[in-house]
Amino acid sequence: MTQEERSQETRSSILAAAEHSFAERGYDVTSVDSICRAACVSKGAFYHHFPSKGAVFVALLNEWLNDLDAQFATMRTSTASVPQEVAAMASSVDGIYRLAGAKWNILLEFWAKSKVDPAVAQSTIEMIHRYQGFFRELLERGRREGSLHVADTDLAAVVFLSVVLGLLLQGTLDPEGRDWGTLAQRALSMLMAMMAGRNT
Amino acid sequence: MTQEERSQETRSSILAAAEHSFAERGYDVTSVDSICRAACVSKGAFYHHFPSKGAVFVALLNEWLNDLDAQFATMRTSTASVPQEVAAMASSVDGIYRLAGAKWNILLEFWAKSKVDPAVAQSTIEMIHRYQGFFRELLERGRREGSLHVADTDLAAVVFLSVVLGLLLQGTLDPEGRDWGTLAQRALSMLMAMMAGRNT
DNA sequence: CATGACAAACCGACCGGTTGGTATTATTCT
DNA sequence: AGAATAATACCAACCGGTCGGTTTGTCATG
Repeated sequence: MTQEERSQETRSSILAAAEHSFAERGYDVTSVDSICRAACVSKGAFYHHFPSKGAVFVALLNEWLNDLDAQFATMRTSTASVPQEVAAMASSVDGIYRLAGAKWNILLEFWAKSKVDPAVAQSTIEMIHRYQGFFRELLERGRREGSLHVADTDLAAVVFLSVVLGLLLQGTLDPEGRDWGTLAQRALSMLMAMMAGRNT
Repeated sequence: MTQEERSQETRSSILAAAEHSFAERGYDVTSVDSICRAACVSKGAFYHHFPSKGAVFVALLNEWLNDLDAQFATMRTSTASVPQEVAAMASSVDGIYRLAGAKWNILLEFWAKSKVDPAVAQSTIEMIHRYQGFFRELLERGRREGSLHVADTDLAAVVFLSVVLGLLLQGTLDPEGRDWGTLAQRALSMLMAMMAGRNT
């Protein structure tokens, strides 16, 4: 194995171990030692790849942002009507949520640290703005194609994102309380039905 | 000043200092020493009133829960119609939000620690359930009085709470990004208008 | 004078980060 | 080609400092 490959492998194993531990136990409680132990890597290797513990955190956050963009890019090429597309999104929510598992927990960690670390705050705000923009474009498209009748697409986009974030939040905080997958599906279809009506 | 009064005073000053520091810097980063310094209290006094640092946290959380119940209690006695009541709630959101200031930040701390500490998790879940119940009752009342036409009040309550939580989350994460006070007001009135329609 | 309310010194554990050194791979020179 | 050199990847011991919590002692109050 070449040096470059080996290096990338340890780097990504550090990242993976850190993500898991951050999501499971929280950023502050997770020690660099424990990350190294979980990644089967020495402390020297850790500080060879990252300047600090915080740097791993923001690297993870930016990885999230990139994944986000990739998802948006694939959705933007869709040719279905907006309500159909939202329905498809909603039906895939369940699978995504179940698949990712505890991975979502790290979102709370990002948000909590967003108040303290300006770099994290900036990335978090950027994430929110991208989502708002995505939903605004989506609703705008729905209005253009005549499938939606929202008076204020900007406001509606904020509401839409709020519902998504609120469901996500409740789902992570109270995973056993309800069947959040099907609930999200029904909630989104209800929202769509409301926005398809002529009284908004 | 009697001993009892003096004791309660230091206790509440510890609580206040802890709340401020937890909200400002986060639970883990806040040291017991710094709390004591901010509260002008010795470490001995701290551990005289609380068995541990974590105990202060859950005490704070339960204080929030109680305040919540008090707010619900005052709202339940209202005689206005549901849309009117929601409008009143919405218009007061701005003031409450501005008044509380950074105090909301501790909510993120509660939620983040909810995954780690079972006691915190239970209180958080209880909080969610109380809110869901409150909104369900509210919407149910609206349907009975004929001002709302929601097919599934339970689902609608979840959506309603999601919007509130989502707006709150966005507002705390990106306080300067938008005028969240008026935005929340418009969002809630939009939701009410949708639910007043006959196509839900 | 007994007790509750505090004060201050103290403790072991642990944490993020550093350092000096080694092993392996890549590059250059003859 | 092969020796010499440079560079990278990695390791394990270690350090100053901080943390949550304890202990011992003081002192006003009831």
